[in-house]
Amino acid sequence: MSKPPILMWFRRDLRLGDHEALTAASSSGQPVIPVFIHDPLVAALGAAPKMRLGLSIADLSKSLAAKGSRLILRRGDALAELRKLIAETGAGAVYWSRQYDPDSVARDKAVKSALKEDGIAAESFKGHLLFEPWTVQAKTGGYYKVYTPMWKAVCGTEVPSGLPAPGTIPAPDTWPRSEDLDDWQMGAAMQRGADILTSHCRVGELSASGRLGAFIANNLRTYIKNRDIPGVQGASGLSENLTYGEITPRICWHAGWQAWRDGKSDAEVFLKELVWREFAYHLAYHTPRITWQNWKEDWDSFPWNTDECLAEVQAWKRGRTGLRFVDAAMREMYVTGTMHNRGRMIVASYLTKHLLCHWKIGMNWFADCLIDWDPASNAMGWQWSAGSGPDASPYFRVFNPVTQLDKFDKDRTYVNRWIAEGRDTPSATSLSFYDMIPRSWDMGPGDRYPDPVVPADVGRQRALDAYQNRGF
DNA sequence: CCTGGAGTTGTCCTA
DNA sequence: TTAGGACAACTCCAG
Repeated sequence: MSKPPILMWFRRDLRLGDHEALTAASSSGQPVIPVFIHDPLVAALGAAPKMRLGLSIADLSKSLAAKGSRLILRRGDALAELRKLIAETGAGAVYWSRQYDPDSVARDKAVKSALKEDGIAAESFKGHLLFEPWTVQAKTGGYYKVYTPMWKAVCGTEVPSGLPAPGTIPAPDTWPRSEDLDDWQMGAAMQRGADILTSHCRVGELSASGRLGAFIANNLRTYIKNRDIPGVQGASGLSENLTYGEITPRICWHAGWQAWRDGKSDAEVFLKELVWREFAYHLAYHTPRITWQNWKEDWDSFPWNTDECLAEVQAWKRGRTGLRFVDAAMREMYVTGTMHNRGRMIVASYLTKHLLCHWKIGMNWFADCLIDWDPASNAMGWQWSAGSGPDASPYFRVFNPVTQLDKFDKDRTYVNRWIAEGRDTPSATSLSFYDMIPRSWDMGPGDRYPDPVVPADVGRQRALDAYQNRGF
């Protein structure tokens, strides 16, 4: 009789390389049954991230098949499905990579204690972060609430090297039944846009490491300057891969350090960006409320609009606020599933300050549209923009969407890439937006470009007044 | 416990 | 044209 298998429960760790849990399972001498469960947390994903997840699952499935293994797909409550698989296969253990966002933590805690009661070895491994949230402490006690001191504290920390992918993944004698990924219809919520969005995705472990290599070789030298210019491809683009665990932060970290030692001074800023991701997760871990309410509770009394139906909110979502930088960025997100970082700051500032709308409206829309959606980074970013978060932007810092254009899109490469109205020969990218949006939005490239729903100067003054009179 | 420095990403006005 | 200061006040963090 063969040894009891180990269930390798994949979630946001859809890779074979540098995978502590998979390596441990594969070298245990027991058969390994990889499994992905379409559980309520997957069901709750927004349209774009869910579609992107489906692509990643398909890619992982292929990689496993190439190693003589398989990815078993099940749909249902995570614990219930794991228990069924244990009953079907005689598995004695379940391994997974830890996640740190509140919903995942709650699920995983419950799964772990229930499995242990069942007499199953439930083991979680690190990998999604460089530094476990409970290991980084300020000298005054507690977790870091300000980024820079955290960076100073961790930047010299030795990070272990990545692991190679396991040479072999021992297969069981018989495989349990698997559902068919196509039946999950992961792109269904995309309506018209799935194919276009897919064409902008770079899916899987191989793409991710290729992307990292190309970034280090070609873009790191000019990273500080170019990463701020949305018309230029200056950033790494790795967020899409990091969020599904197609690459690990420590692989990126080591590549960055190597480049720094090679004299590429901009590498430090890249490493700092990785630590921003850590910072967001540490905050989410230590103060889970950051994902659903004002981190600074004083802000509960601030009179943000919470009505999603407000005309200004619709204009913002649809990229027709009449402010080109805002609209270009919103359309970029709708079409590609990503948005340049400067765009994210500008659209967030415009929604929360000029339009005085609650950051949760923006956070939820991002969660529906971003293929690199990440529960921790999204919440932290929105609260930073709104002013309600830790280490947040002060209220008088209101991005001017007009002057930002002259600073960061001087030649209008970015706005022309995404805005068709008023141009004799609109770019193909700007036209692809109209192939994706619901027809009910009733927008076309021949429309007159709208006047601002709230002009930059009017909105700025209104925001400053509201923020100044907030009474706390 | 107290002290002092610092804090991702900006804007606008003035000299 | 450009550089510097005001815009507030508070919390965090190291010493």
